[in-house]
Amino acid sequence: MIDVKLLNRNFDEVVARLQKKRVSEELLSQLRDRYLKFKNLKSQLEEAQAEQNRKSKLFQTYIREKKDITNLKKEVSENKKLIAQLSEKVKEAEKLLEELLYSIPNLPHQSVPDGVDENDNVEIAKIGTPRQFQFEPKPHYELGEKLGWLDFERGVKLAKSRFTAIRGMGARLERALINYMLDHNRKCGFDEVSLPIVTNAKSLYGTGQLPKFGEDLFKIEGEELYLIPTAEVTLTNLFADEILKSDDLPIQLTSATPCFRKEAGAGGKDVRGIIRQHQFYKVELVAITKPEESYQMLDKMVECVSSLLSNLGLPHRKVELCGGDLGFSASKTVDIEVWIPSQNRYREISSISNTEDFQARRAKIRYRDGKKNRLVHTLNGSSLAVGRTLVAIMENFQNENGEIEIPKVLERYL
RNA sequence: GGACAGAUGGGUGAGUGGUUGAAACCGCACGCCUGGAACGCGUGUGUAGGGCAACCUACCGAGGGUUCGAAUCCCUCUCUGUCCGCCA
Repeated sequence: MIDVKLLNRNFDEVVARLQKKRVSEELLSQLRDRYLKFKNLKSQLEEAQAEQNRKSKLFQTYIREKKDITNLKKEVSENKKLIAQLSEKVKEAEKLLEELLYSIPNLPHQSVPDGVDENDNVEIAKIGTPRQFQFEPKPHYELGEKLGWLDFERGVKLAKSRFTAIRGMGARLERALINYMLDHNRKCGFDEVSLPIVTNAKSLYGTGQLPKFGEDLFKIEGEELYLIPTAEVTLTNLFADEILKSDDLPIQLTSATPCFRKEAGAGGKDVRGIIRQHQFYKVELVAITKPEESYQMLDKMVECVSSLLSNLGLPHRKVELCGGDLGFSASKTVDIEVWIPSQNRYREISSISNTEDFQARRAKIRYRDGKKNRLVHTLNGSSLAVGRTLVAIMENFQNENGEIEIPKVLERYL
């Protein structure tokens, strides 16, 4: 979450910065009011508590000196009522404050370009050149069905739409990709971990999926548990409520997991093929750094992902997201988009974000900097969305007969 | 799933109603000692919020209760450990 003290002190600055994310001044003004109200009530409560403590201590001496305590008792029980009333009010005020605070997105970094949606994103680099086809390239779903790699009907039979059965060489290729990606990420300095793929509400609050985006999560019936929408949640929350040692930073982790998303509101988008599924494998990168090192880490992560695509021989580009397209928790995001021949355009295959201290504040991830405890910065990025990588390989490396050439780097994984 | 035990600061661990936010030890930081280090000695060292200085408030798994006052008593829940059962 954002720093409410910063909002209180530098209101205009925060308003200006959050304008990029189209957060209204009214909302922020309301937030500030709630904060001030909470603060005010809280100090009233604390004053009453201090009074209570002072009086309570008198009992000992009164009793020792055999003084009458009936009056004192009366005073104290009066004050007790006041405390009860005030703490109710404080609780209420705090709840109102937190409700709002938890739903305000992160401040974008100063360098984030202005803009409304993805059309305003800024291309920063193009790597590789899209191949010139001597024939009409087929979409992956046609290739996949013909090859027996993608069985859409049977996937739907097992679950519902947007679930797919991947078979034969398709399944083997998926597994090879995961292994290749993990090995690559390890060379970039990211330690492999294996974590639960279900997680609790607290963790989802920590990384910002809750409270605002609950409708996109699969919840397990009868449990306070959800299927993870991304390993970012578990990887980052691994250190929730901890104070890390300065020497332990940066922490760099990678993990391959299935991800589950309801894709609420994506109705009609990418209905054919496996670009947008309810379940997909993703290899994730997460880094936890000191504040002054986080942007260096962002660059490093972008390079790690870009080189992965280059090694696979896939043309791609780096795009800097504009304010309007920036995610809830992100301060700055670089998307990596891969060339999809059948659509004749680049599509997102990775999204790498620095959330600065936004998630750290929510999840209470700190480190000891000399004598002080400071919030860390957290970063996350896909490396890569496996299903979409499979799509890219199929489409980019297809021949006229509908066969797929396997990238050389994957050979030893098959 | 059944039975029992437990949950205290970075760690081990004391503490059964009142100057205990918490002994002791370890760790850590700083200083002294040393040519340098180890050892030794000394000082400091929980988190969060408010004043942003003195200081005040809350927190001893979570929530509620008893009491003028609770880490300490009562209730509920969660988690952990051990044994039994079941099982990949």
